[in-house]
Amino acid sequence: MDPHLLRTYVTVARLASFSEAARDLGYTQSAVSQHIAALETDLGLPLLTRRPVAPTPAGERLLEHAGALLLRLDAARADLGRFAAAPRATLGVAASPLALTPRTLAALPATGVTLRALPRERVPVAVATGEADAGLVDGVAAPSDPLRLPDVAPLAATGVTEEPLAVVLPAHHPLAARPGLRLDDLVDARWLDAPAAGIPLDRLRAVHGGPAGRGFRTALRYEGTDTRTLAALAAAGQGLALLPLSATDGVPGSAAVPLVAPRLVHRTELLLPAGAHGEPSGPVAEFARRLKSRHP
Amino acid sequence: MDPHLLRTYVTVARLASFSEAARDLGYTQSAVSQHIAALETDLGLPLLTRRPVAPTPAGERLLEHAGALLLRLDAARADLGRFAAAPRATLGVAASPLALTPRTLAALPATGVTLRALPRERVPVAVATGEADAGLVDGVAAPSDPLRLPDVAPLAATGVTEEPLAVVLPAHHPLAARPGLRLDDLVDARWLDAPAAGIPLDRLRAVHGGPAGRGFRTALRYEGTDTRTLAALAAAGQGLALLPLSATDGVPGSAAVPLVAPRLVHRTELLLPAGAHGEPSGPVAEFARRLKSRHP
DNA sequence: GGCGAGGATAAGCATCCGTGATGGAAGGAG
DNA sequence: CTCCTTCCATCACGGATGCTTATCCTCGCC
Repeated sequence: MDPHLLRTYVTVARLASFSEAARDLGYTQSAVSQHIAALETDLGLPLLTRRPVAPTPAGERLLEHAGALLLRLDAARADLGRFAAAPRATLGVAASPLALTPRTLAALPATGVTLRALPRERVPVAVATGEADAGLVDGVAAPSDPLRLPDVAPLAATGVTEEPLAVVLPAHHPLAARPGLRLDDLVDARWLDAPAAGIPLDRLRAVHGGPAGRGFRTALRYEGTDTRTLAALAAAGQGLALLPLSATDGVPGSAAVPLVAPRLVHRTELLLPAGAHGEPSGPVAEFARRLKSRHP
Repeated sequence: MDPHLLRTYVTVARLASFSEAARDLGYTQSAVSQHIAALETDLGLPLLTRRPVAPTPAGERLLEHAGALLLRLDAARADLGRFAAAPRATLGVAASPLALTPRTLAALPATGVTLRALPRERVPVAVATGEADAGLVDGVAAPSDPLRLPDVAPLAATGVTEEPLAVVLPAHHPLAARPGLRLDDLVDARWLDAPAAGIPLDRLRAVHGGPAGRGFRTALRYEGTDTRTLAALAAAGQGLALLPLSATDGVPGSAAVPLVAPRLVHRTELLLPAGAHGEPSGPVAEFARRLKSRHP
């Protein structure tokens, strides 16, 4: 199970074609064919159906493993590369949209910053593979609980902010006048499904757990990343949305009611490559220090 | 970064010797030397000091990555091997000591079972690499929260039992008469540090989190796996121990008081290789069904 | 200062890997 | 139905790779 073979395998599976994978990888079609054959004889299993080219059940399984393996391999290379590379003057930050709160934004240095918004699950990957020097992720958790992040590589996560969650609903909604809402009050409501812009509902179910959390009924699905749009959709009565309290301000026609039960908070964490062989003078360390220092 | 090279690297680092690593791997010393040289030129870094042979800081880092990588590689191979292998009639179960509750033991089939007790963190590894067909792990978590397990490979975890935690202390202890204890009541107490037999204190601190959790003062450290011995040590006044309530019975001179705050439970989970290409007739599926079915 | 242990280096040879050419099967157009 | 195109499998070959044997070099030790 040479990583080389695995790489061509995932490429073939992704492109559903030996020839295109060969072009993509800079090999000949013959080489790709031999790679796949080598993998299949090594494992003693057919991994792909030909014509059409598609993974077998075993091949699907291998795809999961191979993805994680190649990721970790890249992460290791990037991590070791940090030892050799000269310290850079710029700072690349990968962040999930809702992790960009006033507080995290204020901690960014004034110059030389590249900020990249990514889906939540890709932020740890970006930090691990060195695409970004630091990461900011958000998620829901019990108070002072760390987020559950996939451990693609040894990363150091430190909490940055915690703030209440709020349900966004139309201003004229009967529940809008309440001081606080319980999730149990809303089991029959229709939710906006906005995995990129809001809190993904499945994640909420996982944290909330238990029988009360089963079955969020979803109304509209919004695939963009803009929080204002999401709040506007909620204001328009398209469904309920769950957002950190600070992100609910100033959308006309909407009301935000804090979620009081279950006790959950919106948490953002700073992600750095673990080990911290960083000299304390670089822009990364500077950023981390500013984030940690002033705890209002 | 060929896995082959990584494997020899970790062997050299473990044995602190090129020649012994060569013997161990069935290579010549020359080959091992070339492997290390190849790795070092590839990464552009010295990984080992010679004479004595020891990893450099970068090498330490590589060790972490390499360990995880080789583990995942073994896991992938084992997982794919399950597709080809004939279904076996025996059942290998890896379990952490405290996961062996009456309930889990009762679910074991009558014949053909190999039960292996392992440290907590090795159970997922054993399941992933196919050393065991199923795993039972225990840990502390908030009620109905899943355990935090290292994801060495895609494993399916399902909750099996949840029960209260109890503080074990001498029967004559002033707190022994209380109906329940808060962890904050015990910040000044001395604890028994028993990572294998009891609840590891650092894990508790991680779950509990927050400022109140800092600083468990440890008294005696017990490296065995026997729960009765641990309770006996607590009865003898050597320190406090934390155990699932059901494991605290019948040790003379000891008293067990349930832990009421923070709200934590002792949870055991069943670990199976994800994907579940298992035919529903094997002993593994039978075991899983018996564990899940009767929820008293 | 000599010696021994252990790692580095050199040359040789088998194996492996990727290329180019060719074969063969499936699907589509007429 | 047949031809043709597309695409994967197979074969033969040349260059590169990897492991071995043999030898050298360097450090540590008495």
